[in-house]
This record gives sequence, C-alpha cells and structure tokens, in this order.
Amino acid sequence: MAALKYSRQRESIREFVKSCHDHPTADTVYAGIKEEFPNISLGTVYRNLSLLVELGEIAKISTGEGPDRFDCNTRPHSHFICTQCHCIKDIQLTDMDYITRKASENFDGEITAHTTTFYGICKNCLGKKNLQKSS
Amino acid sequence: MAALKYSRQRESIREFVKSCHDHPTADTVYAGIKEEFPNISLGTVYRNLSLLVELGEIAKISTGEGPDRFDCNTRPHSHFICTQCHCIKDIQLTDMDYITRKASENFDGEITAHTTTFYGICKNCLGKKNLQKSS
DNA sequence: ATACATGCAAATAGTTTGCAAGAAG
DNA sequence: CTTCTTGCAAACTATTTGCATGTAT
Repeated sequence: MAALKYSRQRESIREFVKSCHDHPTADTVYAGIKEEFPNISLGTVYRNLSLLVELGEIAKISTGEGPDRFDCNTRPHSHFICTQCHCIKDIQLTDMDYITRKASENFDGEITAHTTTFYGICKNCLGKKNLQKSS
Repeated sequence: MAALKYSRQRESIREFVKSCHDHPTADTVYAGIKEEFPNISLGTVYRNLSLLVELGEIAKISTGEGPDRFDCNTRPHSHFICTQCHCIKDIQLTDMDYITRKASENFDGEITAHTTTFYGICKNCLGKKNLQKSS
C-alpha cells in the first residue's frame, strides 16, 4: 500500500464528514467542500472518501436505494431509514453480538459481522401525519 | 395501476426465479431466459423482475456491492453474504420481531421492519481454507 | 380495436479510472 | 526528483426509459 501524503483537500473532506451527523452522500460532501475548494472534483471526493473508509476513519453505508452514504460514527451500530423522507438515523442496538450468536446456531459457516437496517417512519414525519389527521 | 396481460416472457422469468435457489442477478436471469427466448432484451427482464417484486411474488435483495439480486423466498428471513466467494445464503432468524421490539425501545419513531445481513465465510470457502493450511 | 408488452437503443445515476499537471516529502 | 494527489474527462456498471412494433384480450 502506497505511502500517504498530506493534502489539504483530504483534510477538509475528513473534517467535513467527521463533523456531519446526518450521513451525507458523496455529492453532499462535494457540495460542502466546494465552498472552500471551488475547483475540487467529484473524483477527488470519491477517492478520498474510500481512502478514509479503508483507513477506518469513517464508514460507508449502502442503502440499496440511491447513492451510498458516509458515517462519522465507526463504532458498531445500526441504522434506521425513514420510508417517507429517506432520512437516516443511528440506532444503538444493545445486543449486536446476541444476534450474531443466534444466527450462527443454525448456519454452516463462520459469521463474523452483521448489519441491521430498520425501516419505518421517523419522529418528524409522524408529527406531520398527526397534524394532517387533526386538521 | 394498469391491468396485467399475459406474456410468455414474464411467465418464463417467474418460473426461472421461483425455481432458482441461489439469488440470481438480473443478468443471470437474462442469460437463463435467453435459452428459451433468444431475442429477449435485458430491459424486459428488468421490467418484469420489478413487476414481480411489486406483485410480491419475488423479493429484491440489495447487497450494497454489485448488482441487486432476486429471491424466490418472500417470507421474512435474513441473508448471509460470503466475503470470499460472494455467495448469498438464507438464514432463518428465530426472533425477527424481538430485534424490532428491542430497537424500538430507545428510538423516537415507528419501526415497521428491518433487514439483517450477515457477513463471514461460507462452509464451502472454510473447507478450501483448511485444505490449504494442511497441505 | 385497444391497451399492455416487447426489443432495441439511448439515457440516466452513481462511481471509478487514465492521464497530464501540480504539490508534498 | 520522486511519489502521491489533483482536476478533468472519459469509461464503466447497473438500471431505467422512450418509442415503434408486436401480442393479448
């Protein structure tokens, strides 16, 4: 693996994602960084995002619908995706390991990890729904 | 929603996926159907696959890596993806609901579903690994 | 006859890559 | 001065869509 060299763009991308708590897409990062580096290219953003993921500094979330998202939180946790507004929230599962152990019971192979994604309606959208009903 | 009309291509695609227990991609389905309908187009395959998903006859699996896959099993269950050979196996979780209930405890919003994907090494790849070690 | 389905090709979305020029060590 | 990084554009993968023609009802 090639030696890393400092770059102001990469530093800016790292800072942006690490301070961003709403799981931005590559495009969102691109737009954000553009304010500081108007000439930055989307390719550079993608290159650095995957680099940071490899380094374990940020995480990539594949939603299976639309573009991938990036997460400043690299500790094991789950995600909730609102089926209405498509926002993504973190969910801290208490028993991440329990699930893996349970699944291993009737499976021929070695399970090392799992990702759980929840779907439903977020607090915000629930509020709007009730508002409509009562009006 | 438009009324459905019979088509031999759709029937063939449905049969193919329903008899296929290894989670084929659209391309795999395309290749399979091509034997019976050499002129079928990929567009038709995609159109019918999403139609069948809408009808609830098959399910779509987004792996987050590579193309989507299709599943003849529409009952709630989880998937295991081998990080080595990328095969996908079904896993029957005993407590699908327990996980949802547990996650709901500390979450502001309504959770209606979840998908859990496990990662690790499949039985087959484990075998190959041990073979290498002992040789 | 009408409406849905097909094959084909072009379009799209998201992401990756090759390359010449620029910056870091 | 060598190696890594950038910006740009072109390429690529997976999927969707417009349209003229074909097929089911």
